Amino acid sequence: MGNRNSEKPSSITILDVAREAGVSYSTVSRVLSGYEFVKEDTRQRVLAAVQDLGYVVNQQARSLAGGKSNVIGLVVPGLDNGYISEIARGIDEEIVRLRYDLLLYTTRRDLHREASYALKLTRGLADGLLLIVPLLTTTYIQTLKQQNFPYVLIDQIDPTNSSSVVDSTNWQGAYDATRYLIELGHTRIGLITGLMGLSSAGERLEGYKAALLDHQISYNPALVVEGDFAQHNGYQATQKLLQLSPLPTAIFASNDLAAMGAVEALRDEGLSVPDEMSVIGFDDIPQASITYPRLTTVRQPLDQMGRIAVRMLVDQIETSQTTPRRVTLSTNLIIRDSCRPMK
Amino acid sequence: MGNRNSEKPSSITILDVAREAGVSYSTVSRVLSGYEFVKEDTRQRVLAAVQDLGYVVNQQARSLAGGKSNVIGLVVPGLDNGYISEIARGIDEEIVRLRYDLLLYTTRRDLHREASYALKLTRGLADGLLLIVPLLTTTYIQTLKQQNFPYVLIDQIDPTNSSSVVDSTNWQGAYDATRYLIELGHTRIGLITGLMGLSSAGERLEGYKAALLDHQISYNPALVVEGDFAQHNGYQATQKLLQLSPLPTAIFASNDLAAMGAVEALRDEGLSVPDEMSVIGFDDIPQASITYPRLTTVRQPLDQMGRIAVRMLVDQIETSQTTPRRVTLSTNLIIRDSCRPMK
DNA sequence: ACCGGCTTTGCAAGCGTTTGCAAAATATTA
DNA sequence: TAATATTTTGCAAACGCTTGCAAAGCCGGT
Repeated sequence: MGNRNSEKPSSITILDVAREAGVSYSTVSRVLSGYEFVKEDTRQRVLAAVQDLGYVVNQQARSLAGGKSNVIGLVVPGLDNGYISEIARGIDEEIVRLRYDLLLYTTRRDLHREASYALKLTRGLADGLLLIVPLLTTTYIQTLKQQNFPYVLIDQIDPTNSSSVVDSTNWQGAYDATRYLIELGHTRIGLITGLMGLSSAGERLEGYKAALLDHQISYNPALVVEGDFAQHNGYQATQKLLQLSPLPTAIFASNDLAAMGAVEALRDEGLSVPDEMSVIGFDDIPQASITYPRLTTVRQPLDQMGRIAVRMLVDQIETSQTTPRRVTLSTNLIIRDSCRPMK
Repeated sequence: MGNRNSEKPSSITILDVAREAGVSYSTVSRVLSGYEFVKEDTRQRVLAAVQDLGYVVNQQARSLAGGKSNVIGLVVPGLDNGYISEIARGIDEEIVRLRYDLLLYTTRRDLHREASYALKLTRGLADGLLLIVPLLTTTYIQTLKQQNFPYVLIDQIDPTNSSSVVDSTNWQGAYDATRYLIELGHTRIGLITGLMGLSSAGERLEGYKAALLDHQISYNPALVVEGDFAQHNGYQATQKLLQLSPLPTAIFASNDLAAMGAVEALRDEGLSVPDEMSVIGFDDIPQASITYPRLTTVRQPLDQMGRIAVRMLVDQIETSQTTPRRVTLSTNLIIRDSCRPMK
């Protein structure tokens, strides 16, 4: 018999409350879950008993019986960068507002972990799943889909177009950034791409190409170095770009972290930003505005994305309606101090 | 009758596995929880059935029956700063290693939320609690204590000395920082304190005072401005310090975020760091090494603190031994570019 | 005073596990 | 070979709640 870890003070259950209030336990349950047909007088007595006893509902039992956990699972690659934290902040705010709890899983970009977490969460632990830039190898997303389990992808599109998604105008943002540099007179613009397994990275690359094309600048693959969104990778990528001759006069990094790595590398090489090299980023993470020089970048409304994702997910959960929707928020060029016109 | 949200495909339970494997459900349960007295042959058949059916255990049911959720609750003020994320990263790594799940709550420094979360988590949702810099108004900590519920405080001490705690040598760190500045020849050293409701803030203030005293520099309250660990507060506090005359020649900010705010304010005032003003921080958050100038600071082993806290907590959970322990990790002065000797 | 309908309450079954206990199967010993 | 010890398995109860169903209470209208 499941006898509790004896130390724990025999917890007060709904039965204790029922006894105290002189009603049946079902009535207590109904009061607690806001059922309408309970006499006002009874309701008060129950509430009083709850107060007196300091009763708090046992979520596990509630979920088991009710089939709903009120927990949302969040699967992220890691916590260690402003990009994720910003999205997470938005998610968190909205989740609190909608009275859900947040179960957090980090994958370290490990596909296996991604899949096993996702699976685990579907079995009772969570009512829905939020996936931030998952490494989309459709296998487990497939499973979610089949099980009709609510989930929303953040900043990553599903090539089959059958998942709910929140993202932003990556293509347009990259186009704007590149055009801005072109308008400043730059023509040799280096690009540090993102992790090419992610759709956003591809879209940004395309936006870059399109802007060049529209301005009669021919696309030069030598100016493009593949990155992975990490800061030290931005550093290395920049070192590569610095071996080119002639040098590029501007660098478009596919995210702020990489841009910061670029600035660092340039500083280490004794090149001044923006005087000798313009640098533009993407995301507008909080640090972007406080580094030196303050980073010109393309703003993604990260917290908004998080918030909207939660709303979409909860909507799916509560209406049992899982037809895929896609919301694309628009990006914004934020001009600060890291770019300068060609002399 | 708790009939599931009809869409969800009737989930496979332990009973299905049992039928498939031709054994009783208890046997399946035992195989799954690693009970030793199961014939090897049987075990294999069960495992095979599990594979075939794609069975995944339902955590809710398991916790309800077994009295253990394998979830650890983490209560933090917010996600939006490197300090928390670093600790969280350590926590996360260790939690994964020990096969627990992480339920995350943010309090926004709201006492009421802190308390209600803590309570909620104790009722079945989690097996233990990790509290990062909680606003110690003992009421709910008291409850935890009484219920003998496992918890560990991170970077905050319990004045009554009856909680398990992981922190670092705040006093010594502040002493070292101040002494370093003094040895560089500074005597007018501004201090931006942390949120004084937190023990670390007080300890750092004391360390600062002690270092002055030991070097025959009299403590001047005008040089100390109360802060709250936030970056913009560091900015404002610095503006205040800049109204003093004569000006301080160095500023010790009680954390890196505030130090970064200080650097920003100084830059906005046209004062060069470190040439015209030295700035030293505390924490060594990841950004500290990538800002410009790179920040000299006192390193706290934040991720270590997280990791150790998890170990202490899990130890409490698994041994049902909740006698308070305290682990204090040592800090380290990290010299970078934001301080310079007095000319 | 009686009936029909709505509101309010209680009972019991069930959610998917774990685990004590006892029975069954097997191994060991004299 | 019988008796005993040991390993292996199954049954049933419990974990703390939700909820369908039916009984009970109450109302106004007749």
